[in-house]
Amino acid sequence: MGHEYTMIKTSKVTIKEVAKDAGVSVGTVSRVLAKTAEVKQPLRERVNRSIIKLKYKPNLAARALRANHVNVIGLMVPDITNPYFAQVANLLESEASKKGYALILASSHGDVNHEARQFSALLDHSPKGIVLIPTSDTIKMELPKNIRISILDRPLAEMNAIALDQGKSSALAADHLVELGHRKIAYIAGPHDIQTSIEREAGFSNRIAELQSKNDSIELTIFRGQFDYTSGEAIARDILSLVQSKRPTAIAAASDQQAIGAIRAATDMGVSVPNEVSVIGFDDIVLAELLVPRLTTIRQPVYDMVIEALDQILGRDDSICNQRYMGELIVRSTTAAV
Amino acid sequence: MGHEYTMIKTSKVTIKEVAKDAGVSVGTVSRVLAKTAEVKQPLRERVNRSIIKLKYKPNLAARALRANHVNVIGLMVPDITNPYFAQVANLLESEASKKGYALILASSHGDVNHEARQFSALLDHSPKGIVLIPTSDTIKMELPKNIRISILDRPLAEMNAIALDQGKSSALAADHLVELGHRKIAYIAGPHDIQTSIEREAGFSNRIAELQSKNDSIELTIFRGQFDYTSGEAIARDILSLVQSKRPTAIAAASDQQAIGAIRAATDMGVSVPNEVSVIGFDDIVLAELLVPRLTTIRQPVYDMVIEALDQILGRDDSICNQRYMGELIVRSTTAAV
DNA sequence: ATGTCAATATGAATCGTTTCATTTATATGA
DNA sequence: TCATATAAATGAAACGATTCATATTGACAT
Repeated sequence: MGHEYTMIKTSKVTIKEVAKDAGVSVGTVSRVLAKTAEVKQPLRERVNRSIIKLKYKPNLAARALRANHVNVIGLMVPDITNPYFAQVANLLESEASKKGYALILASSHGDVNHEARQFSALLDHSPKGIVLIPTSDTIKMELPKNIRISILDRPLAEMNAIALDQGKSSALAADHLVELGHRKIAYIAGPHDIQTSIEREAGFSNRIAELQSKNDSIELTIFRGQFDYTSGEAIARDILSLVQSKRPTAIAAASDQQAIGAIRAATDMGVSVPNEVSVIGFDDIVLAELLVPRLTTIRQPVYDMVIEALDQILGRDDSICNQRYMGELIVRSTTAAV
Repeated sequence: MGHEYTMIKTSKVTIKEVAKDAGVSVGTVSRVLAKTAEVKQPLRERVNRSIIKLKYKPNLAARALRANHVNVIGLMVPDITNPYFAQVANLLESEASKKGYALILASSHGDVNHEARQFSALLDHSPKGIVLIPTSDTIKMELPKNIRISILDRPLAEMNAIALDQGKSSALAADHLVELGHRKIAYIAGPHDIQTSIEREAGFSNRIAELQSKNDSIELTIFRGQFDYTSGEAIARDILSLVQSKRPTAIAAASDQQAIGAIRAATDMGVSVPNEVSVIGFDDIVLAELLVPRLTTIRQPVYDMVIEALDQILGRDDSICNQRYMGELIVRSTTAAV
């Protein structure tokens, strides 16, 4: 198994040498490089030949110094090991690289102070823009106005923001469970200080309230935790240890990770999913389809949202735009009729 | 819920203004900034006061132009949604940021040509170094010698490389299954063109061969696929559709994702894990502990490996170093005695 | 008081681009 | 054919930091 790599000497070819080789001025070479500017055909070709011949590659630092920004986009996530954020990173990296932008990844690790520091460090790199998934609604950092920011997944007013219509999307889960005949329902909410989380919870409980007006036997209990696996597991454990008569027949979670934790707990306690308790998640992370059993959930149109974020950052129109998307119910195997 | 952010005007404070404010030369300010150089106490303080007063922040692009490199580390992974690579990214980002380095994330999406292009783009950003998890053993790109490269998870000779002793670690899985009494064993291997994959397979089958010399009733069948979920699922489906008498009682996989896919398949086919078939994975991704049932696997010391990679890039010693680590057997609930 | 040496501070050159004010070449119309 | 308008190419300044050769200062010995 031979390794096919070659060592190269550090090519230190500058625009000046290209200019000399082609017998033109540096300005002309620069204008050939910036495809938009006018250079006549013969000269342009001569320059291009020299560029290829000398293997010239522009120095991004010099360019950045002049232009005041680099072809780089920043992405700040609370935690890259969260499959939902990893998926965002994956799509963003892929789409950005198609357009010639690199991605700087920063993680707030769920800490607002660390987030502020990381954000400031990100800014120092003069990126073209930053896609920010805030760790909570209280943002501690100062937002620059020369660098475009697109807030993902957390609707902040007066900013470029992209998020689900959390309320309506969450209502889909409520509808689904009630249609299946569930009348005792538990909801595992996310943290109180995140708007997204509040909206999901409100959307769910409001829809249940509507349905109650037609069918007053529906009971809803709300529990609150973090968005992660362990929180879902702990809460589900509480829920399922209620006596049979009071125990809910369905659990809706504000995230797939909570739902996965809940299934984990149910299985440990000998409660069968979906026979004895139905579980529905939120996000549709890749894993949802690979679980045993496969997870019923609400899918976010992540691809569309990432494309929109990129557009808010790279597009020429810098008007503020607050987009809302609609979730989609994906029925799999963790929900069933009572 | 008030949003606590403030808009700031683009502070365009340069070293020159700091110098003027403090009444010193730009050179002096620069030397105050570079903590190492000698500037006498009173002056140094005066400069520092001005820096704080004017909120001066150095321009990284200008610095990069002079110094020929940026405080940035590149990371190239085959796929960031793979939980193992996400964990590497998470740790690397975290450790690098402690040392003042940002992380540029690039993904090869499993394509060697794309990998080469992305690598070259990474190089253009003049990072201090690059941590590379190659998508296969045949590297198509030219490796620079002025930028340090640390190859993770794929041992390439004559390069800084960090990897598990795949063979010995894999043998742990073989030992475990045989100790549990399994005599008909299937192995789901990874792709043929990755050294890592070959070594894991060889380590497993060699250990089985050793054990056969004492106990000739052990049978091993090897199947080959990709490292991902779906490949594991498809192969497991083949394995488990064998007639009862020929069907293996244990499946060892070359990755946790394959193992998860295999459990998925078993469950779909009504084969109980671990009662009717044991499954063991490799990597110990975060998810392994959250699955139902929890996955028995071989853990990689990812943290140690990431620290070592950073050291190979940032450390002062630029001798080539080819480190091997040992995996650890983590027994959970997907393996049981026959 | 003067010369010497070391310790500090200075300022100009430099890194590799882009861009803008000029100059030079080309085409158009009278 | 010449003046004029337009297009194309040039060259130097600028971006903001670092660094090195030079200048300044102060202390000490003569």
